[in-house]
Amino acid sequence: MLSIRQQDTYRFIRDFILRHGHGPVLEEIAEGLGIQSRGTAHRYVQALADAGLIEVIAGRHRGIRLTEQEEEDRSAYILPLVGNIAAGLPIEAIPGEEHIDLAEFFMGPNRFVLKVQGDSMCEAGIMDGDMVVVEQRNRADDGDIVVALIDNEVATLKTLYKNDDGSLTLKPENSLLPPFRYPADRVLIQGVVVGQMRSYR
Amino acid sequence: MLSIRQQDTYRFIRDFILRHGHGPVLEEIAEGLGIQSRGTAHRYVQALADAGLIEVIAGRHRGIRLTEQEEEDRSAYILPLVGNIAAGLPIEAIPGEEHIDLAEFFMGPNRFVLKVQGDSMCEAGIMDGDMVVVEQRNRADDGDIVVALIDNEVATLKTLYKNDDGSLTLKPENSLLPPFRYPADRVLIQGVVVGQMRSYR
DNA sequence: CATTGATGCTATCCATACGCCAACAAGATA
DNA sequence: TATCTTGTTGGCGTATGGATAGCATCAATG
Repeated sequence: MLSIRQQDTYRFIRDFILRHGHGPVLEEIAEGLGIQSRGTAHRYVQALADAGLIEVIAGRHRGIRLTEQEEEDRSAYILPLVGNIAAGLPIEAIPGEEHIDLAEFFMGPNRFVLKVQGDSMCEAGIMDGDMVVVEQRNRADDGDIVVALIDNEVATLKTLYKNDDGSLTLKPENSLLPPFRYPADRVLIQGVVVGQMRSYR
Repeated sequence: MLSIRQQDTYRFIRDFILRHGHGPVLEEIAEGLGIQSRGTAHRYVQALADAGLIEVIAGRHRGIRLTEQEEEDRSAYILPLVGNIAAGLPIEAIPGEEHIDLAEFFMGPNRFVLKVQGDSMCEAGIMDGDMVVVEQRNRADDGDIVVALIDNEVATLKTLYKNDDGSLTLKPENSLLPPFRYPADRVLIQGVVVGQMRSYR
């Protein structure tokens, strides 16, 4: 089990390698941790190597590598949030926020998942085969992406707009498909999309 | 049978570990329970350990762990998978597969999350502000979406194509942006995108 | 009324975690 | 080669936190 500072050290090293392509030097680690002592940094590095999280080539400058195996003790549902990435810029570390908790990201009361078929929402980043997390609800706000049942027969995934005359517009996010307008009593909101996910294999 | 305060303590500890990734310190437990005494907090921790709900590593700072069975309890991370949805059709129930396990969907060894800035991959359904799950790896296959470091300076998110002459093409998924071709030694693969997620607020 | 259990406080002991520095050895570099 | 940088090790000190004990209060109970 790692101490707090050991965990800090591991995160710093991992982020550093991802950002620079090579390992840090002890002094850079110390600076990253906000301490003055190379010796202390070295001690943390040793602890991480003992724990099997990193590999150290003895004596070698910048001789720190990440191990292939994942640490088992990390909570199984939290992924490290390394930083922002934008085309043409180095990965920018996010200060403060360091983890994505999948539960926090997606879980909530009355939620379920639908698998999306078709490209009708592709311009909103919802592609064929994606999963959408839907919160069951009867009401929705203007601009929400909703699961709507029309005439009690067909269910669709669309962006909802409320018109001044009380009618509703359901708009596919695909410029090939036209929006449709319905009187409110033909449309039943079944839920609102609160999340979306995709897995590449 | 746990007393009221013991239950409070257990809830606090479990939430703390899920939130922070490591156990609380006695003083934090005391504060969480609204009491002033580390000693009292310690007594509750002992009771929970005796009851088998937590494990305590003696003497170790923050040495509280959840028991195996508690950690295995995934129910908090499983969403019901209701079915497929396609425009113009009723929701079609999926036979067999009935749940989405977030861990199974996203977790794996050596993975981390990056927050995407910009629209360079929007036609692949990766929008500004999305999170991508990246598996840290040095090699990638043709057509993979990768995090690539160019000239050890700039990191980008692009689709990777390998050319016959050994060079690599990095292609933005945005018809406004051109693909670029690099000699292999200028490009360092830092990871491959294995998942993507988005949260609507 | 005495007993018991749950709850809470304070004080104390000592191992752990954390940090600094100095010295030396082993790369790296000019 | 000479010099600088970096890795490695050991010693030292301080602050924090875990473990334990003793005492007090209160409510429930027979």
